[in-house]
Amino acid sequence: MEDTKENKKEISKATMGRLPLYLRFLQEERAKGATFISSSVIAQSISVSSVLVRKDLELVSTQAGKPRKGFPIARLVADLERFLGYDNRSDVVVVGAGGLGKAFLGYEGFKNNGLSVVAAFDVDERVIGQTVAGKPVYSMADFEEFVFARKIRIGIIAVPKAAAQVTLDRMVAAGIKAVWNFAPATLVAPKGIVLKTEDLAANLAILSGRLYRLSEE
Amino acid sequence: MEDTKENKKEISKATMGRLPLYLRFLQEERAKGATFISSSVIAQSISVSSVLVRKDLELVSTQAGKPRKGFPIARLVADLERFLGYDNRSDVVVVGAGGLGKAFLGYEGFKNNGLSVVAAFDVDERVIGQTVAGKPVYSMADFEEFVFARKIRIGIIAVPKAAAQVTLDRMVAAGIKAVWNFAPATLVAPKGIVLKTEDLAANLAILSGRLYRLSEE
DNA sequence: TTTTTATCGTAATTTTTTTATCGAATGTAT
DNA sequence: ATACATTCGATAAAAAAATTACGATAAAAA
Repeated sequence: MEDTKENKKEISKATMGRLPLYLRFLQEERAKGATFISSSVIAQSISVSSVLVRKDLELVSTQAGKPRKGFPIARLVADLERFLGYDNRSDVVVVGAGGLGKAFLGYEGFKNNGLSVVAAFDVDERVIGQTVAGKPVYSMADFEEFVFARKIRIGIIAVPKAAAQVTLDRMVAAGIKAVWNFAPATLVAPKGIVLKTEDLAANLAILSGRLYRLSEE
Repeated sequence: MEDTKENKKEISKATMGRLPLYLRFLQEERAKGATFISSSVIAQSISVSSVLVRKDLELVSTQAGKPRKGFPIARLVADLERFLGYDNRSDVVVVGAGGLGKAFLGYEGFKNNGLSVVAAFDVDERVIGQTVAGKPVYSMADFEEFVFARKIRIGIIAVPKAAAQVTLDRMVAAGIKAVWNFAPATLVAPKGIVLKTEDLAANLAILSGRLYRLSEE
């Protein structure tokens, strides 16, 4: 392999899924006043092995852990936040101000990590002009102008299935680069656009499927 | 291998994640009138290899694909639905009738797969008694009775972080066996309870992180 | 009917991810 | 000051997942 000097390490999807869990746990520990933490404690908190934690952390941490003490929490939190992009503050818009869209405007979890949902857009006259948790709902007519003016790069799709692809296209045309889709539809995005589709129904189905199989064994 | 008759095949987590994607695509194709489909077409639609698709399907399908034609869509959809537990109709309750909770009551994606969110519960007098998409919001005082009477086994947590653990405990005590948590908190569940925590903030952060790294390369 | 072609199913191989093991380092206690 | 316990980093081994390779078969074409 030729990437000995190019340390653009590839980070697996599995690792990627664990990093936020580490971060959340570390933030909680830091809040309790801890300054150092061992890989095994982290490991136990989220039910993985300590070796795996060390391997994951190796990929993102800028400071090695110390024998007998572990890792410095503050530094590690900073590393994780940097890596996950928490510290490049980004404004996010939501299209679709139904229940789910409004939920995003108000979701408390975003406050802590540099991401801010700044506005929602909708075509329904009845919701345009409302505010949720202090965030406005604007008309889709103003969408492109707003996104362009604020240089928004991240968008959330919370519209009915039938409108999802059109919404995505409009987002891309307006300059948005990353899209998080909550409509239960298979969307097509141009290359270079980061698209993640979240199928709530499928996820709930998996949960229910797990339960089902669990109980029949 | 000795499990020719005991076909309790182990299904990997990775495969489990792909099955709902196959299902959704197949449902769409079926709606368009297709009756047969090849593994390579499925593969292309979700960007994996065709062999992988065949391997995955082998684990759940009750009918082999045919050379030159592919798989019968209707049968395959039925197999996937059965496997994922879509056809053991399950009622689901949501605790927390804020924006997110209401979104679940109205989410259109659940209609199609045998899962039904039947009611929400909250402590806030102002939302109790409301209905969303025809589904009622009840008081938490009536929670245990309702869950017990209807034999509900699946619950969704959509309450603020501080109330999440208490909510989980109440659900478990009431007899719920599978919990989907949307509060940004690390929860502890007894053994035997299926708990999945969905960290929306972390997911958005991953998206933003991917965007960030993409743009600096 | 015979040939061709698309597609499957499975075995073998490779790659990726996780776990196990061990020497070295660094605090803490005696 | 010395011994001891804990934790790390690295490497090796194992397990899991994905890819490649290839023979078999059914439909379509000749």
